[in-house]
Amino acid sequence: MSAIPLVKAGDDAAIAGDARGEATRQRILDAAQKLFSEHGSNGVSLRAITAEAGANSAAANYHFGSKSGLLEAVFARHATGIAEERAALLRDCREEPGRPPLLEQIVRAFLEPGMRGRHGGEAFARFRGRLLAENTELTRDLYASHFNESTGEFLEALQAALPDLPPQDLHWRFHILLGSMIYTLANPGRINVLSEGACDPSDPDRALEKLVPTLAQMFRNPAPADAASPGSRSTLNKLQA
Amino acid sequence: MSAIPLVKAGDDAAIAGDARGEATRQRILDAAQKLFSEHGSNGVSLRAITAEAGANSAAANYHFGSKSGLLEAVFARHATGIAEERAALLRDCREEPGRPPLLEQIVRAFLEPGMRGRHGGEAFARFRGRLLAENTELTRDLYASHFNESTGEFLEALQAALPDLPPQDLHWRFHILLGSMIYTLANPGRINVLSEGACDPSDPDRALEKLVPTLAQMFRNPAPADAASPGSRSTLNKLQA
DNA sequence: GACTCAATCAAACGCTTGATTGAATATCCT
DNA sequence: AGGATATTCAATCAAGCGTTTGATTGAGTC
Repeated sequence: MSAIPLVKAGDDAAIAGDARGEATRQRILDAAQKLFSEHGSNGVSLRAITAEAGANSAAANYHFGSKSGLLEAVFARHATGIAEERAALLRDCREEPGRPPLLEQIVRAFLEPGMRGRHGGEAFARFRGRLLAENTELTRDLYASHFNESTGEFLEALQAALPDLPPQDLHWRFHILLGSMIYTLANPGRINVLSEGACDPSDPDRALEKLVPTLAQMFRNPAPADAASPGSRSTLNKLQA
Repeated sequence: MSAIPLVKAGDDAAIAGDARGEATRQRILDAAQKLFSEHGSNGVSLRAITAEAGANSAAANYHFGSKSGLLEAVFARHATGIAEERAALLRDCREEPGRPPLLEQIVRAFLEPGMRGRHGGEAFARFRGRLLAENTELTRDLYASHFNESTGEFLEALQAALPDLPPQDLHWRFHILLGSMIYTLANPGRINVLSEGACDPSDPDRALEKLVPTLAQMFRNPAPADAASPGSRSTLNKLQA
C-alpha cells in the first residue's frame, strides 16, 4: 500500500486501468487545465481542482503523484500533438509543388496548431500562456523538451526562406512572433478596453487572420540599417537626466 | 536633534515618520519587487519578503496593510514615473521642428521608459511582466489606472502617423508590440536556448535597438488584403517592401 | 521627567496547503 | 463464484500561510 501506485506515463497502464479510473483521471486533467489557466499553478489548490472535477481530494495525488506531476500531465497531454501537427504542416509547406514555401504558410503552420482546433483548444492555449509566464525551472523544461525541436525546424525554414536576413534579426523577429502569440493566448476573455472591440485576442480565428499576414510581412521586411535611429536617439536622450 | 519644522499632530505620518521607518519601508519594497518578479505574487510569502528585507515578519503588514497592499505599492512606486516619461517623450515627438514624428520615435517613446533607465530598471520591468501574466482583477486595475491614459495617447499618435491603416489593424499591431514588449520584460536572464545568443532579451539596450526599428517597420507596412485565410497565398505577391 | 507615538519585535491566531493513511468499494480475470 | 487489483473515500498530518496581537523601543515634544 505504501508503495507508489502512481501510473507512470505508461499508455498501457492507462488502457489496462478500468473505465472508472480513467474517467476521473480525465476529469481531473480538465479541471486542472481550466483552473491552472485561470489562476496560475500557484493560485490553485489541489483541493479546488479535485472539487471542480467532482473527485476525492486524494485523487489527484493518487493519479499523478504530486501537484507538479499533475501539471506535467496536463502539459504533456496536448503538447505532443501540437508539436507533431506543427511539424506535419511545415513538411507540407516544403513539399509544395512549385516555389519555395510562402512565409504566410510557415507562420500559420507554427501558430495554428496551438491556437485552435483540437489539442485542448483555448483552454490549453491559456494554460500554456500562463505557464510560460511563470517561467519556473519545471515549466522551462517542459517547454524545452516538447517544443524545442520543432521550433528549431521552424527557425531553419524561416532562415531558408529569408536568406538575406541576418540570423540575429531572424531570431528577434521570431521572438516577437512568440511574444505576440503568448500574449494572445494568455488573454482570458478580453483585456484591452482601449481597442473597443477592434482587437479581440480571445477569438482564435480572428487572431490568426490578423497575426499571420502581419507577422509574415514583418519577417519579409529588409533588415533595418543597423545605426537606424542615431538622430532620433540623440534628441530623445536630451530629455534624460 | 533634528531641525524638522514643527509637524502638526497631523495625519501625515509619512512626513513625520523617522528615517528608520522609511528605510525599512523601502527595503521591503525592494525585496518584494525582486521576489515577486522572480516567483510571481502567489509564489512568494510575506515572510520570505520581510526576511529578504531584513525586517520583522509583521513589518510588511504594518507598512502596507496587506499582501495585496504591498503589491500595489510596489507597482505604484515606479508606474507613475513611466507613464509620465512616456507622455513627455511623446510630446517631444509632436513638437519636433520639422515634419510629422517618425514611427521609430513614437515606438521608442513608448518602449524606452519602461525598459531601461530609472523607474526601477530591469527588476521593475520583470515585475510588471510577471504581474501582467497573472492577470488578476487587481493587476488589471493597476495597469488600467496607471497606463490606460498614456496608452490611448499613443494609439492616437500612431493612427495620426498612419492615416491609411485601418484602426483594426492598428490595434492588432499595437497588440503585437505589447506582446513582444512583455515577453521581453518577463524573460529573466535567459530563455531561448535556440537562439544561441543571437537574441538576448535580458539586455535592455540591445532589445530596444532591435525592437524599435523592427516594430516601427511593421506598423509602416500596408494593411494586407483582407481575405487572408481562404487563399493564404494570394496575399503575397503584392508587397515587397 | 512625564508623555506621545511611529516603528519594531516575538509570539501566536485560525486557516489552508500538499501529502499520506488504512479502510471501504468497485472492477477485472480465471 | 472468489481472489487480486485498481480506485475511492474520510480522516489525518506537519508545514506554511496571511494576519493580529500586546509589549517594547527610542526619538521628539511639552
